[in-house]
Order: sequence, then structure tokens, then C-alpha cells
Amino acid sequence: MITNKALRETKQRNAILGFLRNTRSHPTADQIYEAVRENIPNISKGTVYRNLQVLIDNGIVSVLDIRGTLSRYELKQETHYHFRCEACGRVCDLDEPVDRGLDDRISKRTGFIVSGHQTEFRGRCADCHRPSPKIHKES
Amino acid sequence: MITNKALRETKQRNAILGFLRNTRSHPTADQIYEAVRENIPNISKGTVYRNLQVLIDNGIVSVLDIRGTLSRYELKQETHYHFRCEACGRVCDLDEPVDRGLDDRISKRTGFIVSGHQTEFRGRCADCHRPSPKIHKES
DNA sequence: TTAGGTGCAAAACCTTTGCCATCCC
DNA sequence: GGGATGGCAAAGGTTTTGCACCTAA
Repeated sequence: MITNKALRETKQRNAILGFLRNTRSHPTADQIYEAVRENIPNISKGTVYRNLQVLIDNGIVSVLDIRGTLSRYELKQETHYHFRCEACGRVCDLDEPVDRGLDDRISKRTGFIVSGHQTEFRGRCADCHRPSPKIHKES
Repeated sequence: MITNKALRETKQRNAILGFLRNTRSHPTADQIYEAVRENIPNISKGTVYRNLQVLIDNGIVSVLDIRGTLSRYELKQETHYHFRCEACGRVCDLDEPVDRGLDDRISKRTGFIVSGHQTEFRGRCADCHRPSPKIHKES
């Protein structure tokens, strides 16, 4: 969700952004905290988390593995894609055929051993098409 | 990791499996717990988690959003793929071109509003090619 | 001036574990 | 019998929040 609130510039926020700009390491919140702490020794983790959330809400930062998302389980089956509704949280399977060659291509290109990949689409399901970001259900 | 230990059949384990077989809802651990509790009122969450782990280790169940994985942050950028090394935990960007048409195809096929997708490859990076699952580094 | 930010500490949450009794093979 | 499991409760680790005090604009 993109907020319209005024975004202030603070040394803490700038430090976090500065760190993210200068790394390619996909840091965890804790790693960001430790890094920023070198310059702002008394910054708190709460501030780091709050800032990350603000930056995410404003489309400046993104998260790998949706933050705070609960793990979800399913019986193992043929690789398939998932769709997660950003409004109601529901997760469902998609029948789009999976590109099985992708793993090999990545493997050849990088020299890494690729065991597989997982793709998740985000958006709004049929029940949540309408405007207001109401939570209809959590399934 | 596929273990070779004997897999016993217990009513708790069967209940969990039975529930997973009869749902398409990608339940959370808590949802599984609540469901199974209807038949086995005094089952504990620890049992649910332990069983899920055993089933995962034996390739019977899989998880969406790697369990227990810390959130990782990065500056928002052009959609790209990630690779996560299962040995050292490192995450890195891949330069494989992203299939931008995928979102549209999914949207047309499902009628859902698709805002994007996230793909993560798993495997072993160059530093971790060798046999023993040693943890080389966590970055 | 004042809404947005920050520190600190406590709370909330999800998941893992230790211990010991119990059950399946 | 003996190793695999289960129940319970405590511990662990990450993320969120309440509150009172700042500070950028």
C-alpha cells in the first residue's frame, strides 16, 4: 500500500537507505541494524523495522519472502505456481505450465547447482477485485 | 534431506496427512493444528510442527515461503530472480531475463489482478558445490 | 507548531526443544 | 524391547507496539 503521509528525512532513515544502496547482499533486518549501528550506535531495532515498513509501503524497498508471512504447507506435488491475494491472504494453485528448462538455463549460466525454483504471483483474487482494501477472509 | 529412519504411522501423523490430502487451502501450521484438534483434542502444536518437519524431510510435504527463513530486504528494482544457496544461505540476484508476459497470461487465465511475481531458485552456489553440507558462510 | 520519528522495553508471535511418558514395529 | 513419537511447557528468535520524548519541515 502506498501511503500519502509526508515522508521525513532522518539520519536513521538515510542510514538505512544508504546501506541498502551500497550492498548487494539482501541483508536481514538484523544485518541492517548492525550495519547502521556503526554510525548511529543507539539506533533501535524498532526503528529499523519501522523504517523498513515505511519504505516498503512507499515502494522504495522490497522484501524477499514476505515479511511476517506464516509458513504454509501442502502435499508435495508436481511443481506449480502459486497466487497469493494481497487483500484476503488466500493462496491458491495456478495451472500455468511451469518452465522446466529454467532451472537448467540458470545452472548453465551460473555454474550453480539448481535444485528447483518457486514462483509466487501477487495480486487480487476474484473476490477482492473491488477498490477498498477490505480483508474479506483469511484462508 | 531425505532421512532413512523408519517412518511410523501414528494417529497424529495420519490426521495431519489426512487433512492435507483433503484441502486445497495451503494451511498454516496453526490451521492444521486447529483442524486436527477437532479429532485429537489434546494434540500439541509441537507435534504438528515436528510431524510437518518429518514429512518435509521425507519429501511428502512442501512449504511455501521457506519456513523459518529471515526476511531479507533490498531496494526496489526491476523485477529479477533470486538464487538462495541451501548450504550457506546466501541470496544473490540472477540476470536471467524475467518473463514479463507471465503476469498477463495468469491474469487473463484467472481473471485475477496480478501485480507481479517473485521467483526464487534453490540449490548450491559455486562455493558450496562440494559434498558435505558444511555451512561456509551466511551473508 | 505539529505530525512524523525515535528509543526503550515489553509484548506478541511463530517455531523449536528438553524431558519424560507412551506407542508402534 | 527399543527407538520413534507425543504432550507439555519453557525457551528462542523475529517482528510489533505502547509510551514519552524528539525533530524535521
